[in-house]
Amino acid sequence: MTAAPTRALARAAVSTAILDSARRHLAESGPAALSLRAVARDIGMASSAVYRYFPSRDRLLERLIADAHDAMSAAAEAAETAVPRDDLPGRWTAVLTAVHGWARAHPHEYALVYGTPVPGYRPPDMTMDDAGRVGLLIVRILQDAARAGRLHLDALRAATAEAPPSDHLRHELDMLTAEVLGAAEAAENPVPPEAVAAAVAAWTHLFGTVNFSVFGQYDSLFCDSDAYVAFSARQFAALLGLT
Amino acid sequence: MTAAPTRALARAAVSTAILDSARRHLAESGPAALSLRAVARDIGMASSAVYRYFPSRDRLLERLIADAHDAMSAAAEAAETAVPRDDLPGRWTAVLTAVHGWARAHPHEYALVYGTPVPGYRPPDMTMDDAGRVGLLIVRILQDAARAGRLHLDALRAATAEAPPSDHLRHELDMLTAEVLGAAEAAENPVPPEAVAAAVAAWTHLFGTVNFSVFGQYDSLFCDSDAYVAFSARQFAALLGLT
DNA sequence: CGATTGTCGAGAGCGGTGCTCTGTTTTTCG
DNA sequence: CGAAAAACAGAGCACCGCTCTCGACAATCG
Repeated sequence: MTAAPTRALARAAVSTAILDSARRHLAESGPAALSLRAVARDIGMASSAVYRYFPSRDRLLERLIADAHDAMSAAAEAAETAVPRDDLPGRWTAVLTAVHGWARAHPHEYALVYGTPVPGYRPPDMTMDDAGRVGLLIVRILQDAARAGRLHLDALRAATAEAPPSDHLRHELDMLTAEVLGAAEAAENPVPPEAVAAAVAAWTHLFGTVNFSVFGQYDSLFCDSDAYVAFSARQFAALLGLT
Repeated sequence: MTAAPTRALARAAVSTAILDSARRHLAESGPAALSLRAVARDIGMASSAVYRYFPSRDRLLERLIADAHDAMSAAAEAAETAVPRDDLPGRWTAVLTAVHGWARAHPHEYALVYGTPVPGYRPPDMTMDDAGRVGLLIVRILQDAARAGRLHLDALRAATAEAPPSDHLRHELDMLTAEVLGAAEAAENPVPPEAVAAAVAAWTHLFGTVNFSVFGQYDSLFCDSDAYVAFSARQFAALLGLT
């Protein structure tokens, strides 16, 4: 048929077969049940042969984690870019509901990404723009809001009155602004550190809510936790003064 | 010495020895490394003998989870009762810093309680007053604040203007008030559902923050994440209008 | 007090796991 | 075509959770 090296094609095919089987086992039975021998059995290979493709079970798991992270971030980004740029509350709720929906659809994969880190965890470098892509979305939304004056900056600063953030913390928050916006833009059009802190808080709040929802912490309170999550998103935005 | 049945004493001693060893292994190497054979080796018993005390590894783990939950809740309660009842922001930050401190001191045990639930998870009934003891503290603080008018109720209600919570959700929030305050007190001195929703949000925010801090999600942002956590606690209280 | 009963601990063993090593087969390339 | 390289299968090691059996001890009863 083709003069192309059949070996490389076969390798790619087997590799994806392994990943597919692993993802299936992961989704069905959780990470503890993901065993190299089981996937080898699944795809009709000797367990030792799988090691030609992934040097260890943990490496395979890491690959699944990275893929899951990508998928979740992509879902969030797709949802966020679909709403008009100046609808700030809409962008916020879009991110939250996208992450929440993805997490409910893939609870085990979500747990791998934002649940308890796996023992030998090593998110490559966890800079804000590869690992924390949804964090990036949130920060951008709040930066846009702060620069447009569509945030309760006075309320956010209220905590500052009696106990201001340390100079070091302010500096780190400014660094985050510079990283996201670019140094030049950040210098020309600064974002108050309180707003950046609020963005981190919003990011935290988002995953805290999704965690509690996916891991069943709301089940004893609400029979329809989705309703609470949706309302909570609006209430949090209102609290920030996001308009 | 004592005429008491020596057998029961020995049993209790062995039981606590098993739990201590298990807790040690858990703290050092995480839940995946907790093996019955290892603790048996540790305390000089045959692995099969351990089954006289705990019918399975998962049961032992559940016991450790329950104990950890108790310890964490106790730490939070002790810290909260130590501050004057009318210092509402102080009570809030006390709970948060207590939980945060405990979690940093016992990260693996914290992960068992509020991280990814273990595969065969079964928090007994997860009613608000046994499993969610720190949630109870938070709800009480916000209820006290709402009834004393020391909350930005208008801001909390802002989300309601355009998209009010469903009747069902309001009812569930009122149920929570009744459960915490008692039906009579709740009927006589009602708490607006928006305030209860804010309490749930605060509870969520607390554990979201502690999760991100303990699981290293802030490490790429702040070199001293404790400073952010402390500031974030004050900022969130200011946002709620907690005075 | 002596015999019975019940608990405890040890050991062997089953099926499972991750991972390594040794050969054998198959593909690729000089 | 023949040599080098890659892919695969199987056996094997150490470890795991868990079960079963069997001897030793304490607790209880006649």
